[in-house]
Amino acid sequence: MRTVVDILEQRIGRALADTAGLDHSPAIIRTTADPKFGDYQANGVMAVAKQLRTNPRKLAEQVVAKLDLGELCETPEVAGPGFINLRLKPEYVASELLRINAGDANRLAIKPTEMAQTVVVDFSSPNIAKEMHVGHLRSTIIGDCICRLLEFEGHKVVRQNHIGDWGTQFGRVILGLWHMCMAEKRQEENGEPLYFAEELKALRALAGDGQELHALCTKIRDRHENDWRADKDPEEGDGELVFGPFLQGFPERPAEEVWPRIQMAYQYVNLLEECVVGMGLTIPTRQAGVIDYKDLGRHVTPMLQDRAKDPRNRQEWLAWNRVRELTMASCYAVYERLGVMLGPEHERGESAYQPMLPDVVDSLRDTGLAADSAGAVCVFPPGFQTKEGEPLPFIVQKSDGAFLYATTDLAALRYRVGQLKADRIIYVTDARQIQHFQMLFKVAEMAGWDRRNGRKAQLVHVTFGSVLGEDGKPLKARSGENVKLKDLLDEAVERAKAVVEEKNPDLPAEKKTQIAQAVGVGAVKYADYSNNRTSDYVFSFDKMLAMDGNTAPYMQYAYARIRSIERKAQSKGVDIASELAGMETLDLSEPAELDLGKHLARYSEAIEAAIADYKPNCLTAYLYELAQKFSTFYTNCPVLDAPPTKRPTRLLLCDLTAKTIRHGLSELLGIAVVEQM
RNA sequence: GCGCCCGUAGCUCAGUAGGAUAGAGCGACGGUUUCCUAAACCGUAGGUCGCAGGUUCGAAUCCUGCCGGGCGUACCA
Repeated sequence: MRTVVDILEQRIGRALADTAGLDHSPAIIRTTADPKFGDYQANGVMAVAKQLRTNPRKLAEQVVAKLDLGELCETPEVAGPGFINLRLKPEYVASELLRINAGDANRLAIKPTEMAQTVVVDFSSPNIAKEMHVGHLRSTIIGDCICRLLEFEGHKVVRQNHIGDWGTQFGRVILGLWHMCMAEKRQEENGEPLYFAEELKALRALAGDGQELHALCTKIRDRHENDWRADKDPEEGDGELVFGPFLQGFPERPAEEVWPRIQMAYQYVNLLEECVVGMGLTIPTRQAGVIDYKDLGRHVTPMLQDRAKDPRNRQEWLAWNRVRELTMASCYAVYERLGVMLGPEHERGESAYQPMLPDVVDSLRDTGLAADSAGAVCVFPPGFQTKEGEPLPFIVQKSDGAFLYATTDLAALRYRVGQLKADRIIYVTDARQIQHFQMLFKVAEMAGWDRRNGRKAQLVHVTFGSVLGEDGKPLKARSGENVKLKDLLDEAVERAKAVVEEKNPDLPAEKKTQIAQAVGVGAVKYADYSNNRTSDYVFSFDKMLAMDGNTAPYMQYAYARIRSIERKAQSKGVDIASELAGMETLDLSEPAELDLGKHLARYSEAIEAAIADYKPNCLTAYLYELAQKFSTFYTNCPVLDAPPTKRPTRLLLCDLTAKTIRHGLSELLGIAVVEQM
């Protein structure tokens, strides 16, 4: 990729260095704040002048005298304390537009990098036994955008969906299945409603009511122990009579029956665990004797994770695998609506690293990096402290022997560098995990796991802020639960549909539906992309679906208007393709034409900026400005009724604007464009 | 306590490898449809860039302190 800025930087930088007698001095090319200063300015002269203790204006004059920007710019002007102002020649802008026009609409005359890397991008990472909620939105779409940008830049991108399917949640999923099993048994035998469904509601309702909550939890615990004892075979151990057969049959059961139940049972387990903290309730276990009821999930996790050593856990593993399948099926439905390019081939969940975990810990021990501390195996990377000012451990194995996300992340990192041959690994997660990743990267460096053949892979944590509700707190549904992504998209599409009905009632129903999909989903994505990734933003359907301002509908509308012109041209017998094909000169004499033309020629700058900091809002800002400039052009410069000498230029501007908007929206942001709205 | 992030117009936000007079949208006020989609365009009003110092030709941007908010801080992810 080579932008005008790069060329100016190079030429002016060299002239500056020569004049000053330095090896190297950056020209510091920036776009001007005000068009009256031209299009670009070079700020580097003043810094060099200071260094040389010389007059900056004089130095700037000397640099300008040396410069030859003949074909690019008008004569540079020295202004203010030592700025060099640069104004692009219309002929240069015209030649750039013709060059873009002559090339592939999917490249828009932007060349791929010559330094292609293998880049692993870790994003989305949904959790097992849950549907995707707003918390997954940003990682999923920002990650997807980063992949699209890097692919466009010419890198080999390896998408990794690091599904949360191992760790303690594994134990909880099985525990959820156990409740489902027992509840179904009671339903069959006594016609009782599924208790976890009833009690889930009750637990939620009782939040804050200590006494009643305690009573309910005690009742649950008592029944739990009874059911567990009743399921005990004196020879084989627990679970052999009822739970075993349940698990065996589980993978065959139809999705629409079990999927909702699993989710509910899993939520039940999670909520119950929270509720019983501090209640002093206990439960007997086969292996560890009597333990606190809240720790049951954590207790069964390492037992089940050990399945390689205990073939009796195979059923649990098969059932869990089925749960994962069901989970991913629901995720793929969401990915498809979002236009996110993730498929089964990108799945590599935490569980995939399970066989490598013991070796991670052993290696760290062998090299002396890890040591036992309070029963857990820990690495103490320098520079991290606990509340008490003690060194903060990066725990790779818990005192009960279970592995946790630190272990998995290290195994994944090692795999990505070693097997996937990553030159760069990008983790797209919310900002709260920043300390974890700082420690992870530090430990990986200490262990040398970030190197392959002596070359260091670049490790990047791309963070983002939270999605907030209108009240400024993290977005939640009325019920207090996380908002499901599916519901969010449904509502956006529904609202978009209402607008289409209002604005364009005569369109065929099928078209309206299609437009509503594109506008609704596009609005949600665009709103996210157009906000600075690092800050929190307030989610508002009204704002994201507004026709004014930096929104998806505004962008899509601009595109649709151009397509409308092109359709109309065709119906008048104008063959756009042939009219544009042989063009050799453009007439950019109208200010709106030149302004739009200049902006079109700068698409690559926006892409470069977006890639440099992994910031999609650089791209949306460019596109918005483009659409605004087009709208100005549109109101001032008739296209189809233009004089014959002007029409080809205007058609070209329309066509390139459409191509650029389509490319940015559809290829890079994964937002659909529409032909009409 | 320590660490990280944030504080910019009434509201929601852009803008940090230091650059000229700090930008949008919403909201407010005013204008533009015999003409390619008015889901649009044009204009006006609105700011001690949290506060106080410092660094320098120049600071929203870098440094220090303070105030206010968010997040994290040993076996969750």
